[in-house]
Amino acid sequence: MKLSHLVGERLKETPSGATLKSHILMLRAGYIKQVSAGIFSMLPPAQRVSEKVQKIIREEMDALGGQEVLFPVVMPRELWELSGRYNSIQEELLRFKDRTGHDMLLGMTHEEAAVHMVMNTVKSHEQLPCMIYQIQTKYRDEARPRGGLIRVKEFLMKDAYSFHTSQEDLDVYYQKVFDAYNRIYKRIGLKNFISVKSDNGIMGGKVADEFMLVTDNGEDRLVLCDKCGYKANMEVASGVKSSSETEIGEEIEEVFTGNAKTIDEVCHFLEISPENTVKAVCYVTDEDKLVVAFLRGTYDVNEKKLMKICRSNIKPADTDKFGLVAGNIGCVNLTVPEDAIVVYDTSIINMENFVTGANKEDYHLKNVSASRDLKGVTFNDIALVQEGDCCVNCGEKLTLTRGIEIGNIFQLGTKYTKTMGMKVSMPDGSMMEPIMGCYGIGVGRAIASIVEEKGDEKGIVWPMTVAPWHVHFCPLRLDDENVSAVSDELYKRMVDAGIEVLFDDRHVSAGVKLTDSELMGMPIRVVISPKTMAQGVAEVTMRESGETNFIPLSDLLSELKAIIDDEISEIEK
RNA sequence: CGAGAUGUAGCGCAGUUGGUAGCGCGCGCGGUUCGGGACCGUGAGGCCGUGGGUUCGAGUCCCGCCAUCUCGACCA
Repeated sequence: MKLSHLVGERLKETPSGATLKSHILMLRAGYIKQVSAGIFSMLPPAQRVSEKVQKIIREEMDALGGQEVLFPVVMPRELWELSGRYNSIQEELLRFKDRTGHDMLLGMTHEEAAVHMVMNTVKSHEQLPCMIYQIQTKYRDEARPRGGLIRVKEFLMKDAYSFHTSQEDLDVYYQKVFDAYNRIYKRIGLKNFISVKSDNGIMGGKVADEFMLVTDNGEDRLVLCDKCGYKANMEVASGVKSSSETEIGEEIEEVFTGNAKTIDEVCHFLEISPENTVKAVCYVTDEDKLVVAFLRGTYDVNEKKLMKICRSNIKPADTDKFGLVAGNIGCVNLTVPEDAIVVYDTSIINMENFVTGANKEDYHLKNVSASRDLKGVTFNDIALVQEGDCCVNCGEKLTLTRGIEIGNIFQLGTKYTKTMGMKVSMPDGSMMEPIMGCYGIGVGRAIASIVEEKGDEKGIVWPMTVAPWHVHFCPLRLDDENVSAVSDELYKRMVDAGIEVLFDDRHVSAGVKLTDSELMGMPIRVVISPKTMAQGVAEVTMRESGETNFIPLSDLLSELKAIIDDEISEIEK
């Protein structure tokens, strides 16, 4: 490819509005162009990267026995009503009417389409397990897209669906996909990625893992144990909470606290530490049942965990409606409706002599003791893990970090096969609903993650396996007839030799060419100029290490091929 | 969906008490340069987000809307 004719431009300045490294670099280097919030066009270099990432994904999926298919982007309402998701999913599912007035939708995922494809086609246990996958555009009407390609409305995704006749079979297959995912991320050149246990929603399913690029810029919070390897998304993470040291003391005493309502205010008023308080957080369920959660004052509610206990979505409650005194709610002598759910966090178990609301305007209770005053109470873990908590497995201090989700896999169970009525016949003549697994990778997000991880102050750094071109060929002084002639000749020979090369054939200054090459991020840069030609060499510089070697022109092609092959096998080994 | 911010040339930005729009980069042409975003000359390029209002006159003041970004909520 000749750079003079490559569609797209390199920008000297950071486009306004871009704050994330991958977003800035991909805009500046001419890889993506925003069309609307969360909707991007991919320019030729980005499309080339995408094709290479897809190729690696296909190889790994095919190696698992996966069969590539293509589901439709547009689906009719009826298909999604079978699973119940037409109604259970809210704004994120984009709905519209076709010309006949029929309700249609844009696919945001394809479980329904997958089951639709195999039901009545896969009829016998003899055909299972099977896995089908596609790489296709998804549309999710995100409330707030952000971070360039990190969170978008429209994106290319590989999604795979497997069908099994037993949980054991799914377990084995699930592990194979897990391993394949690790290979995929490694092969596209990522290093700093991990898998974490994740939430699978209140819809059920036992196992779910997310693959995360570890970065401070990530949207997801992660909890890691450096000692035993425990890794979990904050949504599901558990920790051992530090215990308080105090002993049981005097009788409960009611104290006037007036306008002090928040933990901070009460602590300030009574001159105590938040460690020695128990706070209440109130929610209502979908059925408008009151939920009161008690936690140590220093902890926050993990709403995902609480939802599982309540078996319902929850949202903040209007406490007045339930006769509760906001700011003075406490875990002793609490009066709530009969159907209310009261949950005590494990952070309270060992607390003695703490302060909690008196369930009475302007008053709190002090000297409350969990062992004495909360007898018979069941404690549940409903708190967000925080700095200082310890690993539930080994007791080591947990590390909190952030990550970008680059893939997820989970065991779906029979939710879709049941609701849609897919059955296969078993050896004993009975019928069963196959157990499903599903497995996703966002292609665009994976690409942005590579830029995020490897990009430096000069620009993008592509791994050899996914670089749009292997070589960025920068002849300097193209006004020199000799350089010009040799450049054309070298370019032809590189192309003929199967080397993917971007040829900067522009008559611009050396600075422009060199900075552009660094911005665009090809792994190898080849420079020739009157100076190098006088010595019969080319200057070969590696983008990532900055290392430069002078290679005799006669050896250039074979040398480049060797570097390319070495780099690829190094990444994939 | 809540809070905040921003919309002026392809990109980054300036535009004073209201007087009919400018700078840098980029782009075209001519010339001089030439290994780290060269220089001189010259040109093209604008519904000032949008609709209304105030005014003799609005990029500028007022109201509505839209779009985009950031933080949060949400994220099968």
